[in-house]
Amino acid sequence: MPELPEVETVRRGLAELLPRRTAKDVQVFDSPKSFPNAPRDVEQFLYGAEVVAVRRRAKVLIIDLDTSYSLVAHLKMTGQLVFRGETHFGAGHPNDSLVGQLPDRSTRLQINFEDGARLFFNDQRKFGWVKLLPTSEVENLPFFKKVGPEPLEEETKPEHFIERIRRRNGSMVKPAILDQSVVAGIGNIYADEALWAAKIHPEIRVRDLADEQLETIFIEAVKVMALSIEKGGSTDRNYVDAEGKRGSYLEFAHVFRREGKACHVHPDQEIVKIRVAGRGTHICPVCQTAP
DNA sequence: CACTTGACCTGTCCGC
DNA sequence: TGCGGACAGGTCAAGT
Repeated sequence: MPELPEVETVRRGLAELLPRRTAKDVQVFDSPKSFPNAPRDVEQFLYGAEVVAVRRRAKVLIIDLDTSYSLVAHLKMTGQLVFRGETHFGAGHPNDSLVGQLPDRSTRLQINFEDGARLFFNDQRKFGWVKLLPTSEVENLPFFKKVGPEPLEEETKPEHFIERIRRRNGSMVKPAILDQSVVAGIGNIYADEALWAAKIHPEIRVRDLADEQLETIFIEAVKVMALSIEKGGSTDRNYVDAEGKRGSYLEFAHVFRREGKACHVHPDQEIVKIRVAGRGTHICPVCQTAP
């Protein structure tokens, strides 16, 4: 579910809500992949720890504590991190939340703070996880060892993307841009949106694309993800932000979940859904001509 | 090494 | 209304 824009939206919310709060305890409901490598008594390492910052790298959230430990979370397909408690901009935000009373049956973890605030990790499919790691070891996670640069950072240029995606010259272009070692954070929604905007068919091999076409894909991916962050991300079914609210990017999408609807460039052409490398894929067959 | 496929889970939707 | 099967936004392990 959550891709870079969704995780970044959650990060921005948590960055407003969590710092300076002190953790008290944690309840683990049912989260088999969480705390696999944590110290034996997680609570002992969480009790009295104050949140100092909330960071993001790729699709991973990092909540830094003042104890030299960090809570590290991956939401995978259906994870949510939802905050409940009094805020400096007032209570009442939870009233327009998409999620109801918490905990609910998808709640896997609940972190309680000394001031009564609570942070819920909900995850219908249990693919996601939360780890507690020494902050200095976060960057040593295997995933971080191979992940590519952040596409929305100024210093990440199209040529960095081109150099990395060329390592996958034999692959079709869609699975190549979903590869997190090329650039971080692109998932199924923004892959389809970027390829439509770049007028590139997802099944074309990377080797059959000119550098200029690859550059266009990168620029369009950055544009759609930046717009999505402005819109609070894409809510299809599960995704909500740190206050439990949905994002509105899909109202602006050109192809994702628009099968059977008119292409915004060719009104007589319907968006078609196909399967590419095992993933549902949305294209305009006129904008994006097959290889 | 590069590429593809299946597995991890639960819930929902669609056709019979 | 019930039931089986396909499918869902992400990664990883194992296969070729």
